Amino acid sequence: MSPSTPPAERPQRADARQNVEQILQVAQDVFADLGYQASIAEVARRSGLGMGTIYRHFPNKTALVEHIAVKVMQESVAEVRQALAEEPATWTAFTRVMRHMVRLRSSQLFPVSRGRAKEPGPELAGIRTQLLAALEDLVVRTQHAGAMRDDVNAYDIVMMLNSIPPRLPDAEDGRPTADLADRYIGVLLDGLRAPGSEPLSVPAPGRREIDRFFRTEYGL
Amino acid sequence: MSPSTPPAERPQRADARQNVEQILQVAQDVFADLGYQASIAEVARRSGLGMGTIYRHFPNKTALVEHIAVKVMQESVAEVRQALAEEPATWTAFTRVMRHMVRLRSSQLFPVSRGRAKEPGPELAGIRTQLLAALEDLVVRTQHAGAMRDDVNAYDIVMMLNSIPPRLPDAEDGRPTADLADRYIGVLLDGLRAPGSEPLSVPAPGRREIDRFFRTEYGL
Amino acid sequence: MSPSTPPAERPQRADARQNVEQILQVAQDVFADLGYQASIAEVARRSGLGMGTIYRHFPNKTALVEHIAVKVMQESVAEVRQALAEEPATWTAFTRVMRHMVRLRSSQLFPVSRGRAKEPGPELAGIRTQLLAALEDLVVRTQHAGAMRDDVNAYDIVMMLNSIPPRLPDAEDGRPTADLADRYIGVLLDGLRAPGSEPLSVPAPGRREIDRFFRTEYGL
Amino acid sequence: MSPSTPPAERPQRADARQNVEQILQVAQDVFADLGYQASIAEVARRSGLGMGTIYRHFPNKTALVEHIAVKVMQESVAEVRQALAEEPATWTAFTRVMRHMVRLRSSQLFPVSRGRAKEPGPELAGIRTQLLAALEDLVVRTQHAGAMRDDVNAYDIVMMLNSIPPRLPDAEDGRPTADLADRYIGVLLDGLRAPGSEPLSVPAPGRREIDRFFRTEYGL
DNA sequence: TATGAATGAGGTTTCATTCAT
DNA sequence: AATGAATGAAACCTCATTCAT
Repeated sequence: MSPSTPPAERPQRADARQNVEQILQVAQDVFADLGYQASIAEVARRSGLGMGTIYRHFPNKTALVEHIAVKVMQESVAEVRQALAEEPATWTAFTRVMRHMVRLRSSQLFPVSRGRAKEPGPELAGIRTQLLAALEDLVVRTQHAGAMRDDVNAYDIVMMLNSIPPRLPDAEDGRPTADLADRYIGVLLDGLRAPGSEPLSVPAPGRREIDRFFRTEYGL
Repeated sequence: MSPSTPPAERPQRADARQNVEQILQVAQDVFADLGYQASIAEVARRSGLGMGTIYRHFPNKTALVEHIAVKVMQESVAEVRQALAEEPATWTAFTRVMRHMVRLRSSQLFPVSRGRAKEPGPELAGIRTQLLAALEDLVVRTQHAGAMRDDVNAYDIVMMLNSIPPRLPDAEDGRPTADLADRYIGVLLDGLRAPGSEPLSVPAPGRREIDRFFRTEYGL
Repeated sequence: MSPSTPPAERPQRADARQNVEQILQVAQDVFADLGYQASIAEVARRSGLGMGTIYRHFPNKTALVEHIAVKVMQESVAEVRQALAEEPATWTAFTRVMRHMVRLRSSQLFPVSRGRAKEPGPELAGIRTQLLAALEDLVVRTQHAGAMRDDVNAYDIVMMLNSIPPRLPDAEDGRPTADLADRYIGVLLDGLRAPGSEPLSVPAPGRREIDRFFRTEYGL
Repeated sequence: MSPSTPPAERPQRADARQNVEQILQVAQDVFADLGYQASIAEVARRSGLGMGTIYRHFPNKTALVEHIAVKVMQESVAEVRQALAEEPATWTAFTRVMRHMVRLRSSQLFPVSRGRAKEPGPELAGIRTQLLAALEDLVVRTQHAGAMRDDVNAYDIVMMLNSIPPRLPDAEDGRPTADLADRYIGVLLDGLRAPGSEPLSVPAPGRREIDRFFRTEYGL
């Protein structure tokens, strides 16, 4: 694309990086709009790139999806750390994180693809571990402060977040639809407030369940 | 109950009727396991039938899915009415219905199929209306009794319930997995208890939003 | 169907024969309406019989089609003989036969099924030979009487007859469509009148070509 | 010429354009050999391309068939105009056109597919109208010159031409078969010469009948 | 014997992935 | 390095044929 720019040591690294960013962004939108079954051709069309360019950067569709997931999780980890650092009250930090994550969930939806069973790549496994650890920290602190019911754990939080409905697409007449996730996160937070009164009869999940959940629900 | 079968001039052969039941049962399982993108061939394989047999009873995949949805909703309507009739306290009736529906949802999952846009058939539209009306009745009564926060409506309930993740498949080692939905429904119920403290800033959804939700999320 | 009628020596032979007649009649109609690709199920539906009953009488679809063809050809042979016996002028006999056959062709159409290559059964081969011989007789006599151009033969006649367009189905509004075959047979007959003026540059076909024609055009 | 290809933003790749040509050519042959029910897989096999390539250029089988029909009709329209321009005698122009069209018909046969009922696309409808108008012109002029019987019209001509049987496939031993259509067009032309003596008792067809003919006979 | 339910091969169509340009 | 044309496996669906009732 830019064969005439010799000075840089590794030539068109800038273009390439830009392409990767754009592919990831467009792919998020496409998958949010059409679900995981959206075709790569659609991603190519919307990004103005050729399909070959996408495959140059991501060996296959799964890899593209994993990259999106990694990116979203990285942002979430950052947000957890920042909230803990900035907010004086743990409950406030917790709600802030929750609202952040649900916004990610609803606007940059993980593509749904039940039934695919591959092991996630090491990068994804790593960031997932980090995110769970960060959330664990946040949850435990909030509970120690007496602000959150004691019978839930960080794994519960992740799964509950994923039970917030994804954002509705806009109406046919073009009027934008309000993001209902902002409603349901409120209900959820109230339910998590200490002390809980409805019994949680089933034992809490662990890492194993989280991994199975992501694998069956998102193919990740 | 049987939208695609004609008015039954002769009472269907016994084995044929059995097959229909079995197809519906197996299809529920398959779609729960693999999502909507599971192939009809897979349903045929698991039910020990030929694909042609499935297509004899359901003209296409969509019809099969709708049939399952109708069946599940019919059971839910019945449960709402029964709970209202049997339970003295509206809150108890409400929790009973919620636990029932989430169990349906998690064990007999609606197939996920984002991005498909057909209008639902008349039978499905009808039972959906019935279910919404029954839930409306239940919710309003519970709110009048002062047991549920006033800023949610029946449409909220439907959307939240339908977003609770389906039951996790059993582990590879065969150990059965507890149905975590039973945990989250508890948190959700606590969040719905009167009075809510977290504000629900976004306006409540209406029938239009419900329909769009089902269409985009389930293709129904 | 009639297990209570014992007197006849071979029991329901009458029913069976009736069924065969009805199947042939209905199948002719169905194939004329929908073409050869009409399903056996459609024939069963219109005749009020089960598919099994049809397969009891005809081992497969091809056999059913062959039976129709044999029946039509038998009628044609009879007509040729009768015309020769009854009409004093050969040209009159010839036109009578032509109008008869084209009516068969247009109203009880052979099913079209190009590309199938099986050898016709002996019964069909036999009646075809008979029909060709009868037409040969008719054509030669007409030519000897000086009424028909000399550069055509009976094989030409068969192929030309098959170039008369099939009857159009009735219009959607139900108004019946006139049988245009009655127009085109007139043009054809004028073209066959002696003497011809347009040269027929290609050599006349023989039995071999007729057989290939029926095989490729009708699968017979 | 290319109903399904977009306005060609970039001039199609050379090999791609070649492929389109080849697909059309091979498809004509295949449909001529095996009829409309020939599979796309067969077209792919004979053209040495993958099935997907065919579907890249034609969205479905019907589109491919329509494309062929449009091409053939375009050639016919051109021939009519050229004959009228070049031939001094209208009858000569007429016979030239007839021989041209029957050769098209017999060698590049429209696929037969009775019973399918879709409306033809706008491009096909347009060229069909053009062809009918051109023939109307030719026929009327020939009749005014006193060379053709007055009781037929352009619609008759089209129906007769389209019913002439397609060229026989070559014999198994490889010997090529003469195109018998060249014989029958001679007889037909003699039959169309003025004055006709056999009465045409049925009224002439109109555009409505032509359209119904194409729809039922070719699915076009 | 008659019925119509069940079967499964085969046809159309889609799309992840490869590869010539 | 980028493009998008080509590939072919796999999905949906139809129907000739078989076979249990």
